[in-house]
Amino acid sequence: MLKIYNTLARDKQEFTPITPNTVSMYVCGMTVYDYCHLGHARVMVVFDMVYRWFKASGYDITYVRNITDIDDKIIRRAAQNNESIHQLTQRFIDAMHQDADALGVQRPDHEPRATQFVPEMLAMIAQLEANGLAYQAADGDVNYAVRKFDGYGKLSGKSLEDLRAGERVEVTTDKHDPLDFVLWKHARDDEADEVKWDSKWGKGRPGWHIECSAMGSKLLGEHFDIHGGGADLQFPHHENEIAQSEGAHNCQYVNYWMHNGFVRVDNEKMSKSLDNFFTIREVLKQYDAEVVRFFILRAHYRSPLNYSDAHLDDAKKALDRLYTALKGSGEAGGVDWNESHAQRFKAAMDDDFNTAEALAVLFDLANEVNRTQSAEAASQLKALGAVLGLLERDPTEFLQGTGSDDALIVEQIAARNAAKQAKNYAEADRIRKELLADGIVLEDSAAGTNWRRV
RNA sequence: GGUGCGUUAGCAAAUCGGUUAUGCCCCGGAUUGCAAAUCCGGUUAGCCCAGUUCGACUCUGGGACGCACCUCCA
Repeated sequence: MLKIYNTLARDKQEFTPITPNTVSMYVCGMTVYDYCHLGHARVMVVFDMVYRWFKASGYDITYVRNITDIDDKIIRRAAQNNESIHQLTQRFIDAMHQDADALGVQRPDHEPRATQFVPEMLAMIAQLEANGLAYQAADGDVNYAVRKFDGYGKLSGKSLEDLRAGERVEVTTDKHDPLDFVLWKHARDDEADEVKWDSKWGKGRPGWHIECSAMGSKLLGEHFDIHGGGADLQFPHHENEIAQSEGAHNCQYVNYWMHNGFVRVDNEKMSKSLDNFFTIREVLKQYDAEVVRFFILRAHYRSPLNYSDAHLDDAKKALDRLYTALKGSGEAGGVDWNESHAQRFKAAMDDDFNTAEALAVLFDLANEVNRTQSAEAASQLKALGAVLGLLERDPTEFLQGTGSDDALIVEQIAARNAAKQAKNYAEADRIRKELLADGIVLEDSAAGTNWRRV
């Protein structure tokens, strides 16, 4: 039985889908005005893992990850770059897809863009207005009246009083309450036509929060199973989504809220404002994408994850061990779920997606492969790895990686073997040492000499 | 100030009220011409203080420290 830590309950709960064997999952995606960094990589990889585990468990899952392609930062950046909003967002959507593909992240079933769902957002705002939860302020913005919604704060555990209205929230006099948030931003004269839509409240564009509410209910229904995102979205974004969706539809919005932990650098949250972020493509110049994926999955998704070269180096060595065990093994069959390792793996995954434990099982399995040379164990290792989107490449290809001239290495090895034949061990060792200096490790075996890059 | 989360061996990171986590590193042995890889074995834990218990790293209470949210943020 699958258990999920539900932020709404602050507890692990058994997962019961609304419709048997079916899962509807929405995850907040990126605002596309720049390259994705490792924090974004974590959301994508974590929920990709969740997506894969539901599928492996026999569920029919529909996964939606939105794209925010209209927003203040986008408008500002496009103006800076002197390009259109569409050019800018398309460029970074393409880049995001490249990064996600490299990390082995499967495409969600839907990737709705906010700009394509403006009519749905307007309909929802109208419904909120009709329900007495939204009002147009003097400045033209349409705001959500937070105090009119009883359940406000139930996700984040914050009470309106605790939020100390106005202390850190910029007070806009046109709002009825400082904590009211904007649903529809009135258009400004200096903005491009591209960011203006007609509405009964005048020209303008949607607020951030309404995007997810509208796209979620349009694609998954007014009530769906799982909503995910980074822990920083809990408040106010997800709290506001609940207020909007439940306020408009008068029914529960989401059953399970999942939040992944942050990627940190030097024990601080990786973020744009601290300027301590590494983009995915930057990291991939130095490390294999699968190593990065492994690094992310090696920790539990709710734990903080410290990023450093040392940690990536460590992950690389660990993953080397798994691939080394698979060297020379054939194609994997399907997972034999009755086998003991697979059962431990499943138990770990069913326990709130404990990939750290699931990977530990893979190492135990690697030990068995090394010890017994069992083809079944190797197949099982490969198959279980594939469930997590790992170990799917040719082991030799992975271990050798890419770098300077492979042909030259093969030549050197031949020369060394000749020296060995002649019992000229000094020469053989010299060649080996020379290769090692270039990061090439040789491994002699009965079948010949293998090599890999460290 | 309010709220939430965390503190496990040299590093990373899980589980669990009593029994080997796991990976990297380190030490010893096997193997090897020597290595590497692999196998076998080993060293190094549970922030502090109290309590519950036959027994606590694991439960309860208090404290210290760290992180996050309360503003856009994955």
